[in-house]
Amino acid sequence: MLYSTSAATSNSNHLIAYDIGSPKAEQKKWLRSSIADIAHYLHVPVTTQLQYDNEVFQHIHYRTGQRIFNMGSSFHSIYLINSGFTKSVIRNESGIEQVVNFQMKGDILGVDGIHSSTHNSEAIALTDCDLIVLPLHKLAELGKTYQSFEKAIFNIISTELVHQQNRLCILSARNSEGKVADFLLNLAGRYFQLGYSRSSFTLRMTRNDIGSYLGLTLETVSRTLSVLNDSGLIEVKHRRITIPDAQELRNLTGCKKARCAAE
Amino acid sequence: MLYSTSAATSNSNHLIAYDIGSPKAEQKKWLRSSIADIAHYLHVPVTTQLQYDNEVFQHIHYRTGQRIFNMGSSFHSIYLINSGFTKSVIRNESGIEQVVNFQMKGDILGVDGIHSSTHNSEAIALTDCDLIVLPLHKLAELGKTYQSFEKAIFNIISTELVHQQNRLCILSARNSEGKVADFLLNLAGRYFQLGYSRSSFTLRMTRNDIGSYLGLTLETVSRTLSVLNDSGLIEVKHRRITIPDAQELRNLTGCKKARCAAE
DNA sequence: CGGCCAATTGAGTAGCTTCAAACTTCGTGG
DNA sequence: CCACGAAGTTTGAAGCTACTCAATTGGCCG
Repeated sequence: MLYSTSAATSNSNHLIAYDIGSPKAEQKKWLRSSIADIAHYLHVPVTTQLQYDNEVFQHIHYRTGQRIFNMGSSFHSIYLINSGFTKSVIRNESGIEQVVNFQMKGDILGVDGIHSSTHNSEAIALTDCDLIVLPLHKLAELGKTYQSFEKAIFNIISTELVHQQNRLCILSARNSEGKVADFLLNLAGRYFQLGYSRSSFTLRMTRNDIGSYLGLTLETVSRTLSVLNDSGLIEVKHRRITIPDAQELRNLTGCKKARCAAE
Repeated sequence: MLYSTSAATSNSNHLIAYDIGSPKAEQKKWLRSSIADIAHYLHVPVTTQLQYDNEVFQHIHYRTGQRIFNMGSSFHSIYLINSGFTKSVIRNESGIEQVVNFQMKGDILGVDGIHSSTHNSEAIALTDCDLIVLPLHKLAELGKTYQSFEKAIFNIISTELVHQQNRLCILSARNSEGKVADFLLNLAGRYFQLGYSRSSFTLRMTRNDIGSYLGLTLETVSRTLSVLNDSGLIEVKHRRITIPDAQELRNLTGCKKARCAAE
């Protein structure tokens, strides 16, 4: 399984979560993480000094479909995903969802709230989730104590920005096949980084979500997946995706316009 | 004029730039700005303590068409626009430009470089520009000394993120008229904030740039402008745009899809 | 004035959307 | 455990938006 209901059962080597409540293993529900744990996730080098900091961070669980925070609600913390999948969406006046991003283990949620202290998007659990709550003021304090932590905070926000910028390029410069291929390869890469198979995985979101994310309709996503399936580039069985040859698929992700190839 | 070749001739009440070199007014070319000046721009409350901080920030001039920084070049500073217009673009493998954003007075340039210490985009001067160089390490130090400055740095990056997220919504959920209308209203609003007319202004970028920014071809941008012109919603004379009634134009910026209206 | 780049306008078309119907999957409750 | 309904997915056919290619006009600078 890609995610577990309790972080304690996860085979992650990034996070050594430990419960501070009841000693019974059965009740390992609400965990806390040390700063060293967080540092691992944020790719901050763990100094000995940092290892003995006894500040802790609280976990929160969410069930599939639950809303983690609302658009417009006041912002205090960002969330680090310890297990599970989420999506963040912006809802327009008519209530239509626009998917902004999908998050998985190790990703950060709620960064856009830092601006204006109000969440600019809404986060929804696509599976049961275990999130680590990182209050911004706590992080900022840490940044003052540990030099490398400060850089990490900047990085969190900036990484999100770079991701969205690159998405813009894909949205406006690629056709449906390019978009879908890029999306799948991206997911495959992230699974791989987490130690899972890069050639076979399960989609946790609907075709509608994918379409919203890629600027396509759900029908076009479905059709494109079928086309890729028929041409042998991928294998689609419902939400199960298999990519036999990533390189071949990558050839599709070029620029759609003839003008591009010319130059 | 919307911009001036020297900040000293600008009628800005935000920045009191002063030259530290030759006393001759003719040579007011390379200016420096105090922290209080920067604080004004970043909407940081100016404390007396801050007012007497004698740290200074260097200015740089660029001429129309000059490149301010390259994609992939190493990152050290962000740039605050004191006067002039710029665009930031991402160049793909084929060398095709994808416009990421347009910047004007008071906007920040180069934020995406914070991630990975390498510029993720390339900035080009659309007019002659006067930029204030803000080395990130200097800003970070200021953040430690002045509490409110720290928040400002987070805000700079986060604001950029929120902007890009909202753009994604527009790109994938609106038709060409909606995109163009939104673009013009956005520009009008920014001009207004700077004390210029919100109903009449000059575009500093080509139709190609606008198209790239909005995910359209230059022909579609031109056609859409013509349609809006013919319907009396705007007046287009080359790069001069007049908006007689902003509210009417705003009605176009709704969601393109019939499904949206239904719900 | 000529050359160059930007912008406009036209005609034809590819690609995505829309609407519609059938099918699959999954969760819930009898 | 099976039946049912709701939600998600697939596939088809028709239509329309925005793209492509092409030709012309307009503005700017040496």
